[in-house]
This record gives sequence, C-alpha cells and structure tokens, in this order.
Amino acid sequence: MSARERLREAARDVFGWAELRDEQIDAMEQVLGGRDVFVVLPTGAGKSAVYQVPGVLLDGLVVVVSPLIALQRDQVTALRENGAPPAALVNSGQSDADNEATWEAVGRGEVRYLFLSPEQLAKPDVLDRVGEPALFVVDEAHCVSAWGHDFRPDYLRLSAAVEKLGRPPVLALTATAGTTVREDVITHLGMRDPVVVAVGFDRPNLALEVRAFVEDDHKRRAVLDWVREAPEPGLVYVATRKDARWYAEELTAAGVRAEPFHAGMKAAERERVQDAFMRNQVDVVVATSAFGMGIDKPDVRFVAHASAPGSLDAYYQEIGRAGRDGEPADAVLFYRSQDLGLQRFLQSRHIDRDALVALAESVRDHPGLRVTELAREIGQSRRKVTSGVNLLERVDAVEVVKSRFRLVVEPERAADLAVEEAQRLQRLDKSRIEVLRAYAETRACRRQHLLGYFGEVLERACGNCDTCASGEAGTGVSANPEYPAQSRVHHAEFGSGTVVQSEADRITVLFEEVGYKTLSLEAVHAADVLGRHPDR
DNA sequence: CGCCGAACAGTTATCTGTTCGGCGGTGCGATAAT
Repeated sequence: MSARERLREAARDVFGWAELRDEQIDAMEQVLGGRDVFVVLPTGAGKSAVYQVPGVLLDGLVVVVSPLIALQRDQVTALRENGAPPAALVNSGQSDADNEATWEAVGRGEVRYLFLSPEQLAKPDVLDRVGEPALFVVDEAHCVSAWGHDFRPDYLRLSAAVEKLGRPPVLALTATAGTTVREDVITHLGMRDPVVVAVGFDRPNLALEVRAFVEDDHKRRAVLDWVREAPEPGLVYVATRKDARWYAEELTAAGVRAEPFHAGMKAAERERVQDAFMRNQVDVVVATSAFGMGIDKPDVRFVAHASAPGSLDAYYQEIGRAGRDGEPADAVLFYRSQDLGLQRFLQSRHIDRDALVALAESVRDHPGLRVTELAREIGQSRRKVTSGVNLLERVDAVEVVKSRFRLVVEPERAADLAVEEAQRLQRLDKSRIEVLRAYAETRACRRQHLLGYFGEVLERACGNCDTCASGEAGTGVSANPEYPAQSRVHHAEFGSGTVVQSEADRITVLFEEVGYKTLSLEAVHAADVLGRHPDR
C-alpha cells in the first residue's frame, strides 16, 4: 500500500474523515517520509490532522509544542474523543502526580502524542524523559517569530531542543505566515530544506474597510454606532484592557449582548465569556489580543478594530476569525494614526547592558552552565537570562553545545554586540507599525495591498473593499514593475532590503538594519537613492 | 507616543485652562501566602 493510501485509511478508520484536502495529504506524506514540513492552512481547515494522522502510522512519540495550555487540553480531548492513539500533556496546570504518571507512561512507550509548552522543553530533565521522538511538531508556529525574541524567549531555544532530541523531522503549523514570518520561523527552528505546503491567503468573502478619524471621541462614537447596526456575532479588538471594559459597557448600555475579554480577567471568567460566545449567548466580545488563538467559530460576521494592532500580520490573523463559513463578513479598521503611538510604546523595552555584561561574565567564569543555573548564579530571572543568551548566541558571542554555553568574545564586547542586536530587533518591531500604516493609508485596493504583503499577487482590484467601492482603487495592476515584491534593493541611507509591498506610486521595503520603510517612488526617483540588487 | 486625571494657577469662580506624572499587551512556570 502506498503512503497516501495508508494515510487515507488511517484518516478514515481512526478519525472518521472520509475526505482529506490535497494540501493535507501532501503535507502528511512528506511528514511520513521524514522531511521537515512547513504548513500554512487556515484554522478549521484541518491543520491538526497533518500531525494527527501520520501519528497513527509512526513508530514512536509525537511531541507537539503548543503555546497555550488551554489549546493543549482541547487537542488532547479531541484525540481521545476520536479514539486516536493515547495523547497526554505535561505542564504546570497538572498536579505533580499527574505529570509523573504521564512521564512513566511515556517511558513505557504508552503515549503517542505528547503536548508541551516551549518552557517545558527548556528543562533538561524534560528533554531526558522525552527521549528520541519520531516527530517534532510546532503548532501555532508564528509564535516563534512573534514571541521568540522577547515575550517567550524559550521559543528561540526550540531548535536546540530538537538537536538534543536526536533531530527528528520538524513539522511547523500555522494559519498565518507571510513570507517574512515564514523565513524567520524556518531559520529559528533550524528547519532543513523544508517542504512548504501553503493555501492561498485570500478570503474573498471578507469585505475590507478602513475608516479614518482625527478625534478620539468621534472614532469611539463611530465604533459604537457601527457595531450596534452590524449583523452578529462579531469581535471588537481594542488595544488596552481599559478600552475592552469601556466598549463592552457602552455596547451593553446600547442593548448589545457584549462582554469584555482580556488577560487581566480571572481564568474562569475568560472561559465563561468564550463559551458564551461560542454558544451564541454573547453576541459581541470586546477583546485585547489575548482573545482568539484556537477559536474556531464559523459564523463570526464581523471583526472590527477600534484601535490598530501592532503589525499587519497580527491584523490579518485577527480579521481571519470572521467569515470562516464562507458567507459575507466585515473587517473594519477604525483608524487614527495617533493610536499607533501606543503600539510603538509597547515595542520599546529597556535594554539592560549591565545585565548582559553580568551574564557574559558568568558564562565565561562557568562554562557549561545551563540557563537555570546561570539565572541562579547571577540572580536574574530565567526569562531574562534566556533572552540574554539568545542575543549573545545571535551575535556569535556564545557557542552552544548540547544546551551548554561557552563565551567566545570578551564580556564587554559581547554585551555591546548584544545591545546592538537588541536595538536592531526593537527598530524592526517598531517599524512593523509602518506596514500597518501603509495598509490603512493606501488608496489602492486593500486586498491587493494586504495579499501583496503576504507574498501573493492579486491580478485585479478585488471589488469587495472600500477603495474599490469608492472607485479610488481603479482597476489597475497591483505591483510596480520596477520594484516587484521580493526584489532586493539598496538604499543610500537605509542600506540593503527586500521589497515586501509594491504599488504603482509607493513601495514598502524591509531593510535589515532599520526595519520597514514605505517609500514614495516619486521621491526615490528625484533623489536617486534606490538601486536594484542584481541577485534576485 | 498619546491619554487621563490630579493638582494647580489665574482674569479670585459652585470656573476654565495648563502642566505633569503615571500608564499602557500577549503566557508560561515557580513561589508565596492562606
């Protein structure tokens, strides 16, 4: 029997899935063949099946890295309900006794799917007990890029974990990954010549719209008026917890069944709101970015942004929660350029040079110590040490052999290099805001613009966005032939970069050193500052 | 970066405008207090 036939049979017999999408079966076949695979599939399109089905046929443990404990539980429940091979999870939400029992079952080879957070995999004893798995899966893999270098630094240590585990095949899964994020994830997970399986990004049933405002109170009133009239259910994304409460209260007062959702709420309360929304007992959830991962509600009719998010990647991910059933849905951004100030703030963190010097000295004086031991040695948090080590490794000041570190540049110099790198990363994060600004302020077809950023060409204006409706977008071609997307350029001031977004009159370029910049072609031509690199 | 609210100043007010400090998102895991 061919691999494809065996996969189809397992899908049918174990999970009861009579049909598989071509992309699913293609990806599964590559996984079974031992290749590294990067899968981009929309939520609800059977992303999980890509590891679940091969897991039936593989001989050995399937480790699944998942960012949220709630998500891990959902996955384990789903596998158990399907009568799949045994699934288990180990995390701080389980009792020590339960975790120990799971490890013993793993040791006896009685567990097939094991769900872990990246933080778990940072612990040496966890790596020891995992042994040599048959497959290493990273679910919601965009987290590597979005969270790795500051919020959850253990995401950047996954590649070291993979090496320690005997380098099994790596499968990365996500619903959102434009060209830039994809390359970032592949690099940081250390994936080897991965097969990329991706479904197009276009969601033609989503009507795209941006409404621009100058005054804050005008915008607030417009959001409330719009949401009151909009077909439900829907989501309103806000930038702060305070606004989540404020909009939810105002909407409730206006007779809408609305609830806030943010990370400051008690777990039980968050769960209650999410369940009520899923069961249509709440029509509108007003949420910070905390809401959404793992949410698969097919009939969400709108996603409104009362404030701009920090990047176009985040925006696309959030609006992607509308209209999963294929029926018409609205994605409206209530835009004030001043709102971007908050996002800029959120991307700025203090860079602690002294702490980096202390860390570098500690690595020099105690070669071979691991993260936890270094943290104890210098009295810094594990997270801070992890991100410090990540930086030092990035700038080649530290070498890593089997999770043990060795300093190869003297401490002061190492710290300087790390600080420079941290500053560069921060510039990059802050500049992502400019990509969002370009979307909000474009006069071309919104969909052409959005898809262009994700590396997809839409030949004609879409006819289902505000600029198309107003006639501003025209019917013109989306890309500028002189600087097409993905072409390499060199700017006199900003250095080398890659075009990520190309329009008739302007382009957006990702420069290695200064991040994203949107350039007017008229100005570029007048000053003669931009040249094409011959290499691409 | 921009908003909010407290404190304060001034054209002596149960009023109005200015200044200035504080605040703002995402989750894991370990730990402390009950």
